[in-house]
Amino acid sequence: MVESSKSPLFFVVGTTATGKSGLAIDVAEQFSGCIFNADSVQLYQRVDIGTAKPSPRDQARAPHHFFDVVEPGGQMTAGEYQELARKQVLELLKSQVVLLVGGSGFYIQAFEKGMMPSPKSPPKILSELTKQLDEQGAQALHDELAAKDPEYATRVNANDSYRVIRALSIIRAEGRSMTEIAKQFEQERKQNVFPVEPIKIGLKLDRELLRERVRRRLEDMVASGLKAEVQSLIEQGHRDWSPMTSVGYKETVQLLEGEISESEWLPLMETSTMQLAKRQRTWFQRDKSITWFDAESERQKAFDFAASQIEKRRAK
RNA sequence: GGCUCGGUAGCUCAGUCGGUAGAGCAGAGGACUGAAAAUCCUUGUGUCGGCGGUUCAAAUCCGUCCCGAGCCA
Repeated sequence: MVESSKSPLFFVVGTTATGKSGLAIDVAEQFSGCIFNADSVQLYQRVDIGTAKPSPRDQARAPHHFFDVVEPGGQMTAGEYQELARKQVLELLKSQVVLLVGGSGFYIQAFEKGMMPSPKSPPKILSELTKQLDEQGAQALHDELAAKDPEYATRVNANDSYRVIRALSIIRAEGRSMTEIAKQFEQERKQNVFPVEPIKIGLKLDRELLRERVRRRLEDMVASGLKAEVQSLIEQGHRDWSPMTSVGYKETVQLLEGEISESEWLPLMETSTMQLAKRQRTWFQRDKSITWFDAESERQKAFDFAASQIEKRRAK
């Protein structure tokens, strides 16, 4: 059941480096609200500099929740996020405004719409399938999927081994296909959406202005010791930990391993960040319920919009 | 000054026996249900350094000039 609670729930979304956190903290500070993380990498401890995690000073301005909840070497899936985050946000909403902030569209969708009842793939099945991929190639796996779940197979490219393997692992683990599970989920859609309807605020920014911000932020990260952060994670055996494949981290690993030079480092991180921003833009533009503001010229307007929404609820 | 090697897409470079050019990266667009800051898909007209010449036809052969790198003086 979708309802509006007295304390509103906001989603603050948009591409990286548009100032989502800053806006959310301003609102939270003004209205005694809190920030709730919706960034798939800021969930992890020890990846601080490269993820532009809110600084201790930011965190002192408003309560921050669900950052640093996974230890080095650990992992959290979108499904686990959704389960844990929903519980906590529901609890927080009883007493305060919650601003869910992040750029991870998939995680935010999982939070809002829920996830299909198909658990994490068992590691044993995953390793079998990975082995099969090495031996027989991507096409053979896709052929197998086409035989067992033709509908999903048409939607997934054979080269997207990651998705092909996931779909096959579901069939092997549960004896049901993605398509069947998805159909059932679709029927139960209404029961799966988060019970509080969010107010969605999107921040956007002209590409060239974004590029400048990204560049500046990367320079700050480098100056703040990004290289040392990555170095120490590698030394402690976390070279292959999943956050290490994220933007900024993978390039720094390459630098430390001598694959790229110091002069290539920043430009490569800039490119990856801009490519990430493009994917985020593509994801969020599909959601027609987002109210967009220009991060540069409409910052105040965005704040006022949030403020008026809060006051409206409180007047009731 | 002489010799050598290069000059082809924004970048790095392929281009066979002459038949007006194609990869990777970047860029642009898109997908996305348990690793998502990940993964994947679509998208390539550019004075082939300039000017002449040979030829039915030149990025390709010849001449000449310009630019870069190297070697010898």
